[in-house]
Amino acid sequence: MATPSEPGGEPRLVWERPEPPSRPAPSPLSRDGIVRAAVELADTDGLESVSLRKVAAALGAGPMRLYGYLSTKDELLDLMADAVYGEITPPGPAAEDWRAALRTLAHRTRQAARRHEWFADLLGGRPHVGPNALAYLEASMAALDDAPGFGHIDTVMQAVSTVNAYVVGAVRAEITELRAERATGLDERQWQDAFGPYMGRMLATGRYPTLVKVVTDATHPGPDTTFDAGLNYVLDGIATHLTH
Amino acid sequence: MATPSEPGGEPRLVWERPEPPSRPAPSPLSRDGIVRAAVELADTDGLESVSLRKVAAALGAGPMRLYGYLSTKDELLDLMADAVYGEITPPGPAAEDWRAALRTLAHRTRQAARRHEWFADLLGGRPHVGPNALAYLEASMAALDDAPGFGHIDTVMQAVSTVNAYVVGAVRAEITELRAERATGLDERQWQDAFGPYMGRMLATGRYPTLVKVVTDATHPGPDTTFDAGLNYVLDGIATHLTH
DNA sequence: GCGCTGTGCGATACGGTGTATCTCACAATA
DNA sequence: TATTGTGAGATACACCGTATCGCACAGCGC
Repeated sequence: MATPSEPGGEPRLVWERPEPPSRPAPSPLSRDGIVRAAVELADTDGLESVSLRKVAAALGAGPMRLYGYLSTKDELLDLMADAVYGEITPPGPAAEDWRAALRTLAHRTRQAARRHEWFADLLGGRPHVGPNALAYLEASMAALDDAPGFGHIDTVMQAVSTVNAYVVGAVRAEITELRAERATGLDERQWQDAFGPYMGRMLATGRYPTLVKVVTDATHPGPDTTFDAGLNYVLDGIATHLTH
Repeated sequence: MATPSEPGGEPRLVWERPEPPSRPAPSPLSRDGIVRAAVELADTDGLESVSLRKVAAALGAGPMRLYGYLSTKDELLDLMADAVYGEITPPGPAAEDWRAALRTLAHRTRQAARRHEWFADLLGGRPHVGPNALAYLEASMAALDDAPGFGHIDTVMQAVSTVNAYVVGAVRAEITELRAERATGLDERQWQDAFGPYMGRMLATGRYPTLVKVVTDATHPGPDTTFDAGLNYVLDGIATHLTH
């Protein structure tokens, strides 16, 4: 009785809201159009400047128009995330081995996040159960399901979860660092001026001896290398646990 | 010339803003008090209901008062995150091996996020360079720095980055799932009603055969098990690459 | 062709947010 | 005691997500 939806039907789910009653002409709006506009806006100006008002304005409509297609802003964000999952094409089901398949998916996820940096902000933040996200999951698990060594489906799940966790964390870290560099690095001098003294003093406290060693001795490999090396660690760890 | 800070001094950094000029009495406020109030608020009502106004009100002050101690809301969020890092006590520097040390840190991070769920929202989202976050990093790297098999500091960095990425992703996933369960699970019936039909129809499309298998066959181990098993994968993967 | 009726759109409104600015009471100094 | 400087609070602004409401207009019956 507490449910606001019609008693006869089952509750409307986010992912299958129908296009509004197909009045012939006067609506140049559509869910896809709205999502596309929002994605574009996020790509150019960042996620924090995606507002229903601006998205609507970009489509030449009043803000309230959107509520015919969405019921909440969070729903729009979910749709945006699923749109990005839709860009991550699964590897061909051909005779790749499981490592190659997972590696491909991971790298394509990373690249999608580099195209749409805001995707990193959404990663892991809400349940991703849109059709494209499910397809992504399906592809991951299908790649392992009939691979040798993965006995029970539980093993498959565990492996996929682990890789996904790594990808989420690594992508977030990379995008965060990328933004930090962009914010300070516009001219390199500012970094020296702003963080140099702070970090310098922090490190001079003697409380972080190993960090000092990192700052002085580490060769900072590029993000491609770092991401792939970490991915290798994870995949190797999984391989270790396969029924020989 | 464009810098707004005083030309003589170096720019003020977030982490070392001094307590306001120590006028003797009239200010019952302090950075720590503000952060404590904000943390408390986030613990009870969630991060999205942490507003400068509410935090100030909780301290019996007007909203603008806080700007004497913070320069921005993001700064408050950074301080909150660093406060949580402060709760993650590093493992004793005793004769633990590197795996035990990293494992301890990872589990304590997870537990901190279970105490402060909003911490998961902040994880990996902005550069964490507060003193406590640096101490956390230092502890991780120190545990590997003199462990056998980690030759160059680059290897240490790579290993720490990988584990951290996993921890971030896994913690986020766990908190997200926990929230989803709590939202629907208040009575279990609603989950069946809300997601059951949607998922059922999705799976019935035949596009997700492996997911179907998961739903029907998988035994869902608890989050403790899942987290630890994934962590083991990662650690084993790292061990694989040590100079024997 | 005309009048009615229903509906979807837009304007308006509300409570909230982060933050800039302005005013004024008060405390310390001359 | 008069003056000055400072910091706290009130006020203000632009913007947000979203509820509500009134109206113009399309579709239909006569």
